[in-house]
Amino acid sequence: MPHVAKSEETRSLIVTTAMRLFTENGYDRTTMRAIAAGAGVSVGNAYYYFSSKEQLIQGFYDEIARRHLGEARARIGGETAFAARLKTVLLCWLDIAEPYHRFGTQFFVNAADPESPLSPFSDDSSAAREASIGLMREVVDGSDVKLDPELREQLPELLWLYQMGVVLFWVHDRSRGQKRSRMLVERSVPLLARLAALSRLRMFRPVSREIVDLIQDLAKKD
Amino acid sequence: MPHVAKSEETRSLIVTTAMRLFTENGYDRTTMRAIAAGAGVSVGNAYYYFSSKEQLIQGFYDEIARRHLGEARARIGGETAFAARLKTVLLCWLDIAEPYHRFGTQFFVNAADPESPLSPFSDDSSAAREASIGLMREVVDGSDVKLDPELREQLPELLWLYQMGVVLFWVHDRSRGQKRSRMLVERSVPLLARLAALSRLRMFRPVSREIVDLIQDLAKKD
DNA sequence: GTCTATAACGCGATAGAC
DNA sequence: GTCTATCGCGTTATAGAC
Repeated sequence: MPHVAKSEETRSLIVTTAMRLFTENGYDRTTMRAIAAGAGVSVGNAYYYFSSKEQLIQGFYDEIARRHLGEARARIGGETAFAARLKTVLLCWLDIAEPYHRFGTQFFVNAADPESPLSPFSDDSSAAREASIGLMREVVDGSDVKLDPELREQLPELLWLYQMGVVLFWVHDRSRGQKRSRMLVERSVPLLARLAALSRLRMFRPVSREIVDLIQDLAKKD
Repeated sequence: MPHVAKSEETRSLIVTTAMRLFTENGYDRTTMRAIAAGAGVSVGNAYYYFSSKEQLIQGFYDEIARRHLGEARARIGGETAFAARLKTVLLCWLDIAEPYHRFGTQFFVNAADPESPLSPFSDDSSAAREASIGLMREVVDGSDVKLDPELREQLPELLWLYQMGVVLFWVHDRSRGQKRSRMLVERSVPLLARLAALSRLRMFRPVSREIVDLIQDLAKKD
């Protein structure tokens, strides 16, 4: 199929060029005209492949997510402590995303739009979201943590939400090398682990059950 | 000062017109040309008063915040229970913001941009932020809740952050009348109140202290 | 110095020919 | 699938009125 191959090549060329220019000059200062020119195609052609400038960002997300999944899995290999596994996964994300922080913020702002397909909560993002939640499930299942079974089942999704919170903080983080985001992870993960462990104490069952129930009810589609 | 009065009148006319058109047609579909025409001024004039289209949103925020402060204070008047006071304040915000939910999301998306002066964390927003935190302080101080003193001092700011979380949820809330957001408030407030009360138990001191310390450290400006 | 109006620029996006 | 031409809108430059 030389036909398909050609078009895939063009598509890939456009997205590669876009990411390079975004990295060099920032999102706003990179025009569609410049992307098209850099890729050696016309503006109309670029729009044939990508319905909007925003759409070009999706490739960027996918790339970061893909590398995070691989790298994080490699790093948590031998570890069995829950807190250590979780911390490793989150710090790994910060490591991978760091080079893109400058212009990455622009991207995640677009993602905050609930209408946008780029939103992490959108249907279009469900594949990536499921993959990330799957990684969190590995964090839990590969650890020796003891948990209230009901909490255990819900925990991967909760941890993904927590990760979204870390990303939100990271976007607003102006410290050098985003060291504040690192501090957030280093210190909030042990707290979370302690709270999760407390969920087994009898006196906390009602509280932890209500938290789990609430989140389940909030997630219902109706 | 007829001079100042005139200009204030023009400014107010522009922002009122903008808010009306935003409500009627949405943010994106309302052009600066339409706003200027609707207010009976030139486009250049609109830009004399507001440096950008985004800037017009600030008036919108201020209006919602102003009404929320007044209305919430009136509603919590007789109440002394901490959870009830907090719940009232948050539900009051949902009541006031409801008519604007459709296009309000667009606004809060802009606010998610850390670079934007509209961000609730920005210097430009500090006055509004302080006022909101002040309201939360009244929620705490006017209640009979017993708290670890260190937590008590930090709590208003934490509650403001919690409110920002509720707003974030609200923006993504597609349920009728945003009833999911209401459920979130109805059920998470009692949980929060229980957790806050637990902070007085000896065995939780370390955890609650670490939470307070962490937030303080994260908020440091360096 | 305070305020207003017109024209034009730049960029995201689209229409329509080939 | 690809191009050229063009539109619509946020924004700015500029020139002047009170």
